[in-house]
Amino acid sequence: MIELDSTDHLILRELIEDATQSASKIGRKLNLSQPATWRRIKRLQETGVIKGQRLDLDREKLGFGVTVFLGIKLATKGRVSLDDFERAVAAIPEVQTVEHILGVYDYRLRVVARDISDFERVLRRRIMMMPGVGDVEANVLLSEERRPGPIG
Amino acid sequence: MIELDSTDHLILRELIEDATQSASKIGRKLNLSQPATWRRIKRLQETGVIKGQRLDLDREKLGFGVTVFLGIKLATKGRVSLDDFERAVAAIPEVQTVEHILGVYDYRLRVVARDISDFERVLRRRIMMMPGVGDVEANVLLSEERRPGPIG
DNA sequence: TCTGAAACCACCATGCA
DNA sequence: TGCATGGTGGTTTCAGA
Repeated sequence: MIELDSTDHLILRELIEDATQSASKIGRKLNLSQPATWRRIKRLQETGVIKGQRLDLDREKLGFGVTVFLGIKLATKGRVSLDDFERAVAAIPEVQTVEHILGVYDYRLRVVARDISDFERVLRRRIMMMPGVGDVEANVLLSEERRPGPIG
Repeated sequence: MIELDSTDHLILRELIEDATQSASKIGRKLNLSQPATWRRIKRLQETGVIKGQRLDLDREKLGFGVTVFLGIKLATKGRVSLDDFERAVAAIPEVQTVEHILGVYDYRLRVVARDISDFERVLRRRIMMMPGVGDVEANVLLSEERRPGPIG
């Protein structure tokens, strides 16, 4: 865990709001010089607090209108079957996120498809063919809201 | 749905890999001039294919080591209860993502907390106090892998 | 190709242990 | 003194027309 002062927190809040802002723009808001702001941002990156920036794509405009969350319980789960499952899932391009979880299910997958029939294809030919897949729960995404979340 | 050519796809792939790359750097990789690359990126933004850039934070380094996914089924779900629920959830800072879904559950929440006992506080004082909450399913995040996903 | 702005570096000043 | 931080000024690189 890394200790950050209130200035770092303010900078993070600004960047969470809009990650494309320049150091000078943020500096103006916080009454800090551009290099001072820039050095803090750089330090946040070097210490790994900021891991990077991710593109926020509109998959619908790319023709992928369907997003489904799958909860997957493995039928057999020794160490090998986890590795096997993860290797298999890595080969499915429609899988956008793989979350290894503890609870009712073993994995949560975020799957994108062009439409429902395309999703059926992915489910039948890809997901269900993976080694060790037991129970599968599906939820179709209707809408999504991301919020900044706590930072300190 | 927006039609993109193969060059746009290559640019998107580069930006998905690393969204901080400059237009000139991507242009060098694709044998394109800096302005040509820049215009294409700009067009992708203006058409809304690229919605923006999101900071990728390491919440663990910020002292939030626990991430839990909650599946929530509403006990009563007329139009009012959906609105009530969404208003209530918006007031909980620990909730990072709100997904309205169709299937076994009505909502999926991504909740971050400092540790398990902090999560218990959020669950008892915040989540369970929301209006209309029925069944709740919890899964603790162990590890997560994000993949580029299909773009065309 | 061209211009203003941003990133980035070197160097010095200040405040505090 | 030593360390952490901020400021100034200058060069390189980029965004944007």
